[in-house]
Amino acid sequence: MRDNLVIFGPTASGKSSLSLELARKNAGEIINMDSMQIYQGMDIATAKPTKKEREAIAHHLFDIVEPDEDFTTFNYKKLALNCIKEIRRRGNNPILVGGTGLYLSSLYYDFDFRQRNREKRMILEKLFKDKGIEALQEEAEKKYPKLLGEIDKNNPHRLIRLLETGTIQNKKKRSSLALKLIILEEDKDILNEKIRQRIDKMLKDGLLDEVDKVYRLYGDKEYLPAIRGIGYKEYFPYLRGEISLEEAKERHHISTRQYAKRQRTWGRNQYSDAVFIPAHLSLEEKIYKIEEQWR
RNA sequence: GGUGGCAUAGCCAAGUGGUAAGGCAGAGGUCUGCAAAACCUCUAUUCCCCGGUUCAAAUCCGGGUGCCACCU
Repeated sequence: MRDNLVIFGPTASGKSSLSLELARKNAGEIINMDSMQIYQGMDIATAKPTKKEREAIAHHLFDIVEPDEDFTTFNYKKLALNCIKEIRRRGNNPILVGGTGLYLSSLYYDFDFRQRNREKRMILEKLFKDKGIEALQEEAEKKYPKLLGEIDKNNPHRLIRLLETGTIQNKKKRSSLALKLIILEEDKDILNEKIRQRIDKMLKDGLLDEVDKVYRLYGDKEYLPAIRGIGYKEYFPYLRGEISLEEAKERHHISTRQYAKRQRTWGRNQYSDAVFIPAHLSLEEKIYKIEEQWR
């Protein structure tokens, strides 16, 4: 049995089209591994595969929640594992595709999530909002002085999580899930150019209408992860008449660039057995190289 | 042509005699329940040019250049 295939890499590096072809040739089914493509009604800015593509090859975990529904890595891991099992049962090959590093890590590593405590969490979030990070640090210093030294104490997320659970989790153990991890690499300048072109295409395809829809429905709910998605938040000031379209486009480009950079960093440093494939190779060459590794 | 103002990093800037703040952009990195998140580190041997004053000049003086404003 072949390992589950993973295609990871920065945004706009060509993961989707590559995986489509791989799936076609290898009885594959695609599982989304992108934290924004799970949302319904957010298609253009998230660069979801088209309807046509999704009809040709089985796609899973796309459009599974509304933008205002709660969805986390915890949910993702569960659903993805389930998906893999089902695809296997059909005798097909799961191909996980996307650029959300934490989702990948939740499968690649043996993540055991610490127990959630929502009430506690709400109190902590309020504390942070009202009194800032110092209040969280003080609290952590008092309650868990030892553990505090092991986390990034400037990061509110980590502090809140420590205070919420009273534990930290830093052991990194490979999970038992068999994965063949392919990471697409692209030259920075080439990728930036591709991003620029992609933004132009998105606008041509009606990005502004989509942004407008999302803004009307959820614009006032700033706490939603969906509302902070790239290609949405940059255009909200434009819709309000605060900045020009050019300015919004530029911000969109910058956000995307910065995101791609973080993804590159993640891919470079998080996995020891990843196979790096240059994105600029032809589709045939990439397929050949991947199939060579994946058998 | 005259008068005044301004010239500091790729961009926006603070500093007005004591050895170049900050923000954006950029580079590198961290990552176990919002991750397209959050956070960390780095990034001007030099302030438009030339000369002068001074122990010491981005800061003061003279000249030049460029931009902006107003006047004719």
